[in-house]
Amino acid sequence: MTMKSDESKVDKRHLRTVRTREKLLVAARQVFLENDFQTTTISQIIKRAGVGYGTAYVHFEGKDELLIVLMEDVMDRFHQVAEQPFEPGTAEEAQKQIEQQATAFLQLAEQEREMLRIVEQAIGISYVIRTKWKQIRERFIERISRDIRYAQRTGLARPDLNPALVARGWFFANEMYLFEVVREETTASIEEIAKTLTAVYTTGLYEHG
Amino acid sequence: MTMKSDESKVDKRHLRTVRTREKLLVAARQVFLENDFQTTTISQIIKRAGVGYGTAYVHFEGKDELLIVLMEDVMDRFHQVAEQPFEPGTAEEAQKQIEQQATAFLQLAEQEREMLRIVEQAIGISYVIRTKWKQIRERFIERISRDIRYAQRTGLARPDLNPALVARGWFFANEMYLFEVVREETTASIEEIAKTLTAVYTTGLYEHG
DNA sequence: CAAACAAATTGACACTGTGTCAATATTATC
DNA sequence: GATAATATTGACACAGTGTCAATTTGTTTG
Repeated sequence: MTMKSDESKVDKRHLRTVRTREKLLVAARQVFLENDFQTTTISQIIKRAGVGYGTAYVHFEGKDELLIVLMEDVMDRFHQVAEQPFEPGTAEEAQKQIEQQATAFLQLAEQEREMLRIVEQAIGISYVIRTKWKQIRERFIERISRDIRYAQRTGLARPDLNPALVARGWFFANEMYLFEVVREETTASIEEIAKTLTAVYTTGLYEHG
Repeated sequence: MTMKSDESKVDKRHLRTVRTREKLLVAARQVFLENDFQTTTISQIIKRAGVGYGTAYVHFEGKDELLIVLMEDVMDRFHQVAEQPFEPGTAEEAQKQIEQQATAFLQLAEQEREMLRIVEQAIGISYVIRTKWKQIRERFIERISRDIRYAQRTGLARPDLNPALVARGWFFANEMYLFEVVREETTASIEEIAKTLTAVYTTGLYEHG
């Protein structure tokens, strides 16, 4: 328990490192949220953190990595939404569960609006962050594909459609609405959006007598 | 016809201006396509065009405006696709026409891949270009909304869904696939993507007996 | 406890790119 | 040919990045 190499040795020194890192992260979050990703500079962040210029580069590779660390909490919450169970017995149950997931997804956008505003900007600018976001996306799509295959096996869903293609399309629509919610550009409520998207997705826009 | 103010007066001078502008545009296109939007610099462009540094700023506000002018042809073609007529008599006809439009949309992505690759990058980085792209998008969505309202009036489509919301979702899925095609990240053919998206959009993923 | 060592912090520096503007070159007018 | 109008130019000031030798701070050892 009192191993020298891991705890006592690094006591004060390691503590300083951790504190500096933390100061940088707190400052970065503030500066990012007060401005945007583009216009935020390392100088602003180190000034706010009260550390020297070079220090930022000791702890992080640059603006991108700073944001990636700040994104982590939000991303965890997305993963949680992605992993919700899906085992409907009927088409109605399926529709209900899908609508719930879509709602949860968009509500997350609302709750994490501030951070996601920055993330969206960063996706456009930074390769690393774009890659990070793609991971989230692929995880969702993979999960949705699985759900579709399940529904096809149990005879609920049409077997003639490529699950991966359908899953992508469905997620894309949700993702775009997610960012509309983040930008507060939507007129309709989250519930109505989720309901409408789900209705089209599950039963289609056209009448079938 | 031989009005002094518009033609003869500006003859040689105006010609020079036009030529310089053209040189810049040609050079910009080349440099953009050989690299990407981020890494392309004004210096590279003026060097290629064989003009002085300041000249670029006389003719264009910066990299963004240069690209906007280069985008125009592509955008015209998108507008043409958006304005295809839609007056189906039956649900089958509707599905066919929608699938055709989706295919045309994705084929355009394939044909204009190079330019659109740059455009996509620029959307993330430049406010002006993002705005420009939003105009295209809104034009499509407006058009799709109209088509949906038409189908609802003629009793083909479900009347309980908000046309604007449905239209956005449908376009978003198409738009995301457009950029996947541009990035050559798709495994499926354009025809299969269009067919699958349309099938879900019009009749839904789930079975209805 | 005072060297000697190790690790963290720092800011000056070299670089890259931007946008501006006074000076210069070209073309038009009288 | 002189003067006026317009187009072009590149040097300059500025803003931000990332690096690294020097410095500060903390740890160990004789």
